[in-house]
Amino acid sequence: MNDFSAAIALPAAITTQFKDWEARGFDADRCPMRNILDRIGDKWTMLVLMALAVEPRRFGMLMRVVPDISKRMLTQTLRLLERDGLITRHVFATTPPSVEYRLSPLGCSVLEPLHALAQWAEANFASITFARARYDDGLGRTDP
Amino acid sequence: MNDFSAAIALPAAITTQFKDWEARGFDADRCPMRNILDRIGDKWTMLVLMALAVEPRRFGMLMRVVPDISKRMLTQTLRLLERDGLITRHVFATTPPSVEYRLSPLGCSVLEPLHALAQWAEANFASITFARARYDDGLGRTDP
DNA sequence: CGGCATCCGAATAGATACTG
DNA sequence: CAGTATCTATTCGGATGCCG
Repeated sequence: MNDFSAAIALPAAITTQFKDWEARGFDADRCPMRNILDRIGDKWTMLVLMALAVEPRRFGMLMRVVPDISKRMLTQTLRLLERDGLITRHVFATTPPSVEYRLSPLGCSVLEPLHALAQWAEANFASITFARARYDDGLGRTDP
Repeated sequence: MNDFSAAIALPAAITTQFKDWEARGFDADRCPMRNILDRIGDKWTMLVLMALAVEPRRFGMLMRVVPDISKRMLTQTLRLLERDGLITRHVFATTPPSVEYRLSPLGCSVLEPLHALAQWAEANFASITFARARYDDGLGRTDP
């Protein structure tokens, strides 16, 4: 009844949503949330999406702007995003060939909730860092 | 100028945010977004958070309600969430002992942007599934 | 009941070399 | 330039067993 009181102020939609997933057996193939988290949650996807949000970019440019990514992982990340319809791929028959990637409307639209999440992360990062330091000092066990 | 036009309608805040990360060198330790994605993006965290959003739960109950999770992974997930201050742990000295987990106010607050993301996923899952089927049929290469 | 410690196979991702 | 292919190092996660 203490600090959980904040939870009951949450939209009941969240509870509804969980029960919805539960009813479907949480099957990863059928659960949209697990689907997109599998994609967004990996090491590089978010950075690639953000880089493309700034402007369309070519493969080599993405290599330069996304720090430390390998060609292998960039290719894989782009393929998965293209497969999901979040980005489109445009080949120009120049020599040497150039390939440009850009966000699709769908890819653009996902940036909105992602931006909200980024805002939350920014706003609460200090709290998290503090909690971590506390926990690591052995004082963090909430109820020891 | 075609389907990227939607992107330039996005709040410039996204571009700003990316450049912000860029300026900090994308250091994962200092980038809040990469921090929380590392946590949220793993296999179980989201499901545990959602389960706790419904109501506070004990360890054994979480085992039952989160499908297929092992004790090992549940423990690890709970520890990391506790360390980050998103959940609290409450020990009751009964016999046998019982331990209850509940969302902290911080943990509650993150559910809001996560719910927005879940809503997006729900609303666009059909588009994604369609795009995947198209791609897998070999018709998907956007510009071949 | 609620863990922790250990082991091991599976999945991930980096490095490197080669190609149209 | 924009990839593909292969190999290897690391990480992740499931199974098992033990304990207060």
